Amino acid sequence: MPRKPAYDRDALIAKARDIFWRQGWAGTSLKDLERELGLKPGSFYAAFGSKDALYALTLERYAQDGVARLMALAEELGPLEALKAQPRIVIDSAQMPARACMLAKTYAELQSKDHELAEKASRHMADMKVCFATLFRRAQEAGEIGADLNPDRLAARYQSDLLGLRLSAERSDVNALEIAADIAADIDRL
Amino acid sequence: MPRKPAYDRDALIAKARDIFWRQGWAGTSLKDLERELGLKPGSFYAAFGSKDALYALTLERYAQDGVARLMALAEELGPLEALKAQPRIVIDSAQMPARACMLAKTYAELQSKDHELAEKASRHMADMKVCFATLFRRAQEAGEIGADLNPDRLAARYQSDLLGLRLSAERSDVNALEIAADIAADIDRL
DNA sequence: GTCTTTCTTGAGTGATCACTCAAGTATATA
DNA sequence: TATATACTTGAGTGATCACTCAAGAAAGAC
Repeated sequence: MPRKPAYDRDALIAKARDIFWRQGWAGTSLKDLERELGLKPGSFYAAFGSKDALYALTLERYAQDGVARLMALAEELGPLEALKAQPRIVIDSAQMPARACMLAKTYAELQSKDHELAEKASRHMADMKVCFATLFRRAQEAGEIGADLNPDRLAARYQSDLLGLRLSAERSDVNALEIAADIAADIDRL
Repeated sequence: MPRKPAYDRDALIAKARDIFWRQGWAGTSLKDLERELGLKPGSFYAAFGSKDALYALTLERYAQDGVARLMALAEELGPLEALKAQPRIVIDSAQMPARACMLAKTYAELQSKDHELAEKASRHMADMKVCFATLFRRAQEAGEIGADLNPDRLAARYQSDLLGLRLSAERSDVNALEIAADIAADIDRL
């Protein structure tokens, strides 16, 4: 049979994710992708089909990694400590291409056009919210937070706080670490 | 002397602001603007110079209106009550073109390219933060919140919360009114 | 009415967009 | 080695981008 591709598909998706994450959908041209991924147009389209198809793949990857990271953290620290640690972690990682959430950026950019990618981003955010709610519920079952609290409502507020934090963390005039600490402190008071 | 323009410049800027606010910078083409504003290319460029120049005007207008509205509210309700009312107000207004903050959307979209408009948006957000800090300081001087609290830090957290809330309010699977109520409740506990 | 000045019009600019495709190249099987 | 089967290449597609400009239309000054 014939030759194999000269590239590592997974590595290309990860690299594309970082570019889209940083520059957004309209802000990333095929030329950008071809240059950064080292693919000529023909190879690009043979491998991924279209810019939007690759973007969808990177969204998927981004969302899966996010859920997996949080769940691993919860396994290690327990649900409430994971939720308290998460704010600092998401703005900390120096190797991240951007602090703001890629799902939120995608949704904000494309929602007004009813773009398919905005809907995908929205679904991934909903998944993440379910994830948060699960951890709050587990913390409640463990008696770590008040029994009268609504885990779904806590999750919605928590996710909202994280989105704001991560957007704020992009700014040079904001001390994001303080905000992260305050969010964690709020959880302690539940 | 010669004829006057057939349009109301201020009204055009307001209309352009709504389009940019909803669709973003890259998402709004000159054709969009010409159609919605009722201007042919020549008139558009005679009136505003460029797409970016008009965008800058709309950012200015947006930021000024935001500060003015909050300050008027503080005049009416007092500083702390204004801060408590603001979350519900910014997601309430049914006539707004979008719930998310236009400054935040602009910054998120254009920051990675070091675009001049991202810097302008950032400056306007910093102005808004100063505005929040002023109100927290006044509330503190009036003894409405703890004397040990740092108004600047409170303002940064508050702004972050508002950004998250307004982004969340764009989503159909989120009850933004609950989040707004929870943010207001947090202020009551200060 | 006539002139002057500005506004309006819309076809047209080069650049860039996402994307295509035919030709060339490399590799696993036979 | 011969053949079959992809993968790679890069010039080229039409569409759309922000923007220009010359010509025509309109309105105050006289």
